[in-house]
Amino acid sequence: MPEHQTTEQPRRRQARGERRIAQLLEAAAQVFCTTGYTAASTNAIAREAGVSPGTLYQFFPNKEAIAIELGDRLMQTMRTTYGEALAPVDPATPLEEAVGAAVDRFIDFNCAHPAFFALMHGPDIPGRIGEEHDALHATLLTRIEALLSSFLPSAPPAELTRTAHMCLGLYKAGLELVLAHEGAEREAYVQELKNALVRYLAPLAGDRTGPDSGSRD
Amino acid sequence: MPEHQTTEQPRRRQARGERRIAQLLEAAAQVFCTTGYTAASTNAIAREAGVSPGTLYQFFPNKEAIAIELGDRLMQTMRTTYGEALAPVDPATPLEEAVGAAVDRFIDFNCAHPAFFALMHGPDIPGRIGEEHDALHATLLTRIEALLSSFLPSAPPAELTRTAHMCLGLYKAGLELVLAHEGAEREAYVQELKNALVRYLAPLAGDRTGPDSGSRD
DNA sequence: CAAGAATGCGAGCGACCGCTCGCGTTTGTC
DNA sequence: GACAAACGCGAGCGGTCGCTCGCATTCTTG
Repeated sequence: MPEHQTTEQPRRRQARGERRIAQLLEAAAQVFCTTGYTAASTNAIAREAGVSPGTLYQFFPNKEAIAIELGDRLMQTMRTTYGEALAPVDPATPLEEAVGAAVDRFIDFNCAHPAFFALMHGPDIPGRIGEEHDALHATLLTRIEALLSSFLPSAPPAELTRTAHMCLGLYKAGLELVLAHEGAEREAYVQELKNALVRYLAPLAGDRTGPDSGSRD
Repeated sequence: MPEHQTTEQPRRRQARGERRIAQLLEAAAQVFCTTGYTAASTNAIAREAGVSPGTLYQFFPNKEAIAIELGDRLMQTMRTTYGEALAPVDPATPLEEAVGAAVDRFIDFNCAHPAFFALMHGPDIPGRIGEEHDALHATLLTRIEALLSSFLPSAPPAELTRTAHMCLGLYKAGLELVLAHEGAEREAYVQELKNALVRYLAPLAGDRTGPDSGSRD
């Protein structure tokens, strides 16, 4: 079998095909974030996109591949748009400012792409998507740990890891509340999330908080 | 139809039947907290209990009823065992103590009955179970609001509601982390959760925190 | 324009799941 | 012991879902 390739060749696509793929991914995002991954049926995705089930399977080998491709594209978007959200900051930056900036970027992204939340927080995620989620989780944790270590110079690694996990957990909890509200109420919850994170971290840092470490409404 | 009753009569049960019901609910708890409610199949529950599908449906009209009965029994257990977990406390109680006691009780219950977490936090919960979850959620929120109002005397109602939502969200996030670890690490996360809650609430209360408002490890 | 590849369709296949039904067994009651 | 009710079984029914297949249509390419 001389023409066999470990990475199967990506079939030649016409412009029409690329358009269909984008259309199908958009429909999938819609269905995923209203019903979740497992409950979403491929027929429903095809119907939402206005094509037949056969057409869907012309472009995706199976249901999981749809979610994976959608996840990959969202991750790519996040990296190019908000990649610097957790980049190391000037160690002189006040804690409030660093937390506020990171929270704002991630909240913005999740509000703009609700399917991301549905894919990453669904408890029913199968194989490969779960791996993607775990990889993102691990990446975020190491980034947060790196950031924290600049604020908490003298902390044992185990405590640093715990603190990072708590920060990510607090963020997820806040994100859920933020997404559940709109308008002014949403803004208020964003502020509350920042407050919770800053107050949680402030006693650990060398009280290197900004000029106003209390709440601000 | 003179014998028709709005509340259908509960079939006479023999002791054997009651035993089977308990056995089936135990099996259901096992399956629910390993695969979640939706992914759990009634055949799998029957197999786990060592009975046939037909036997299962001798005691439960449908799959949802199994989850509802399990949820009801867990709620009952919680009420009788930890009912006072969020009872109004002496207003002179230090914030740390009040938070610590409430967290300890709820964490203990969730560790002892992991199925409760699976049933209440699954995103795939259908009709009646969702209603049960919402009812519990609302109850907890009003209780928390009542508690908070004693610590935050001069706060607008809207802010009180937001703060209560944040507290519950923070607790859920911490619970997830606690359940994901064991032994000493689990204890450490319990302490971190208490720290996060106390530090979040301390600036709002009239600084009526205990003698030590910082972290303690 | 002709040929082949890419695209599009939708009935339907196989698998699984919630649930039923007919029938045999055990238990309580007189 | 006789009878009815509760218990127990497991093959299988109806339905959904992921996915396929045969065939028609459109596009690219020479």
